[in-house]
Amino acid sequence: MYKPNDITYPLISWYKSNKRDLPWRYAFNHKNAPYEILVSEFMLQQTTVATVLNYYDRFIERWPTNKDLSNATEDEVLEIWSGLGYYSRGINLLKTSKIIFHDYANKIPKNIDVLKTFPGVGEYMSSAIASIAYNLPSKAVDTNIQRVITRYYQLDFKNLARNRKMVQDIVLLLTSNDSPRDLIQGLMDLGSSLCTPKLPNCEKCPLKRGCHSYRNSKFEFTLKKIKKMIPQRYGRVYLIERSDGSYLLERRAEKGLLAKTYQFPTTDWCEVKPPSDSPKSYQKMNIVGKVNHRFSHFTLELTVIKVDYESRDIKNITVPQNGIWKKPNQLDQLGLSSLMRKASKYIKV
DNA sequence: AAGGCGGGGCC
DNA sequence: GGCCCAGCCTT
Repeated sequence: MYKPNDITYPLISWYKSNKRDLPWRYAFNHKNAPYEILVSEFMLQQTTVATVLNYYDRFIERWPTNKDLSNATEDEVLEIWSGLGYYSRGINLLKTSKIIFHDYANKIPKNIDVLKTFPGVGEYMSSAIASIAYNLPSKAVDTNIQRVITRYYQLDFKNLARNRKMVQDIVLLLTSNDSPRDLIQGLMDLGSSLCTPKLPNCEKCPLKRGCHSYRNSKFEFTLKKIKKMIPQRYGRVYLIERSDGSYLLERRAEKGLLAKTYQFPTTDWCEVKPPSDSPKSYQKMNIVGKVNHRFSHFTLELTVIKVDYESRDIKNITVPQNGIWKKPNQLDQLGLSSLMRKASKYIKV
């Protein structure tokens, strides 16, 4: 039915001369490569390569091997992860590293079913590690590959789950024939550079000769998502300063949004706008600015309030029990979210 | 099957 | 503004 070689030869030929020069690709035969692939895959979940490049080198420099990472703490990992988002990925990467060190003799497993048992490693990542780190056949299908293959064979994509299974079958067939590592990464590079969601550059595509969509001049495949209303929420964040110039921070809850990251104390974030000026207690407080931030499922506006810890105003605020005090120049050593980094900008005011 | 879970870059 | 990105997990 499918003729894999129509894809394999032109794709790999194109890949060899057009592949992106990425730090986790420098030498796949290097002994430490599987660890570096593991780190890169965790970082790359729902995150662009350009963004990951700002974090990957610092991570590897801090923990060059899986053994090094397995000895790290969650706070240390969050410090490096700060700003990257989806912080549970960092927590899960650390957990996975410890499991590999203790239960798998510090070797990244090759078996896909074993890989999938690790926290934060799912259907895609387990296959991607097998193919990219160990050059094994797999059905590694990310959104890039799903789009490329769907367009190439002009597959039905009304049902995205079913479409994904079809693409997985094809990718398994492709990688079983030849060069799993180059094939997977070639398809991804093609999807990110030429076979893009909007305005694909078909004229430069090495696969245009066999591409059904190109032949039929149809490129409409995009992951259609039902657009839903994103609620707006409001709250206040308190920059509480002690007389020695340090500020109060606390750790967020173990689960949920921004879990385990550090923050300046805040109110709850509600869809009801806080009565901006009416309460007397609030009126006395020192409003130094506003922070706007967009999460995937709501937007947030925080009013930034500066408070002297020794003043009477502190009585109007719920002060966290196990907070920590940090000087402004120590904030970089803390796992702050981008939201809280925005709030911290008002410290200098 | 659907929604929570970050953040930045693009148009 | 909306869309997208080397997804995973819980319910």
